Amino acid sequence: MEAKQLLKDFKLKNTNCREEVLELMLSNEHALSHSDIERQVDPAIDRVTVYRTLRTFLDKGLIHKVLDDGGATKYALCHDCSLGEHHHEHVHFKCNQCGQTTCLEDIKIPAVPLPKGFKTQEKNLLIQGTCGGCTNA
Amino acid sequence: MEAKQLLKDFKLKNTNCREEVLELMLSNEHALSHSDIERQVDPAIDRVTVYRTLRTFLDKGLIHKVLDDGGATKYALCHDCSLGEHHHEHVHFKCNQCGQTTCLEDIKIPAVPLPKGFKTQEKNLLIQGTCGGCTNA
DNA sequence: CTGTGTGCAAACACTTTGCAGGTGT
DNA sequence: ACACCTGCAAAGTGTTTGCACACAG
Repeated sequence: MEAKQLLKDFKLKNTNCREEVLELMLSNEHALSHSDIERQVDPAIDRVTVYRTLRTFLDKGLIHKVLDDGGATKYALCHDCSLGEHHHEHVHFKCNQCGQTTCLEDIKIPAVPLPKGFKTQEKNLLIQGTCGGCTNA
Repeated sequence: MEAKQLLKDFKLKNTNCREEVLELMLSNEHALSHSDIERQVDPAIDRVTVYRTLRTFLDKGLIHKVLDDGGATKYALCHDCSLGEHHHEHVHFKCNQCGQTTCLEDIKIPAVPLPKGFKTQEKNLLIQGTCGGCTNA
C-alpha cells in the first residue's frame, strides 16, 4: 500500500483510480502509455479519468513524460525525485523488438555544449535498439 | 529548383506535392510537422497526400523524424546524409517560447555506455529550453 | 459541507487505409 | 502502357472539454 502513502505525501486525494494507476507504475519498471494503463486497471475506470489522473501526477511531479518515436505519450515514475526537485536527466531506452521503454536511471545524459543564446531547461535522450532480454532471445 | 534534382537523385517521380514539400523543407531551417507543411503548400494538395509524401521521403532517407514532446511528429531534411548512409546523430533543440525545433547539425550526441546486452540502433537527443532568438527578444 | 474527482457524451486532432481515377516516365 | 501518385471518403487511435453527479476530507 505504498501508493496510498505516496498520494498522501503529494497531498492528493485517495481515489480508486489514482491508487490503481500509481500501484501499476510502482510495480512496473517500464514506461507506460495511457492505453497500457487502461488495459491493466479495473475496466470500470473511465478512459478520461485515467488521462486526468496522468495529468495530475505530471503536474504534481510524481511522474515524468518519456519521449517516444511515435503514437502515444509514455509516462514513468520519478523514482529519485523528491517533492520539489526534479532531476530525471537519465537516458531512456526503447527496444524495437519488444516495444518496451525502460528508464536507465543510472545513466545520466552527458552535458552538451549549445550555441550561445540557447538555454537548457530540459533534456531527453532516447536510445532505440535491442534490449538485454531480446538480445538473448 | 534544387528540389527537382533531389527527387531525381532519389529516384522519385517528380510531382507537384513532392516538389512543394521538399522545397519547403529546403528553405526552412526548422523541423516541420505535417500541419506546418499543410498550412504552407498549395491548398489543393490533399492532407493525405502530404502524409504519404512524408512517409515516402522517410523511407527513401531524404528526411528524418525529429522527436517532439507531444502532439505531432516533426520531420527535417537529412542534410548530411548521402543516399545510403545515415548519420544524423545530431542534437535537436526545441524552444519552449516559439515552439520551433532546430537541428543542431554541428553538435553530435555523445556516446553513452549502456548495460550489457543492450544494442544501440538509433539515438535521439532533444533539448528543450529557450533558443537564441527568444533569449534576446 | 465543499471542493475536487469521476463518468458519460461529444468533439477535436493526428494518422492510416481502400478505392477509383489521373499522371510521370 | 504501366506502375505509381493523387484525391476523396471513411475509419482508427490518441486526447481534450463540458456538464451533472458522487465522494474524500
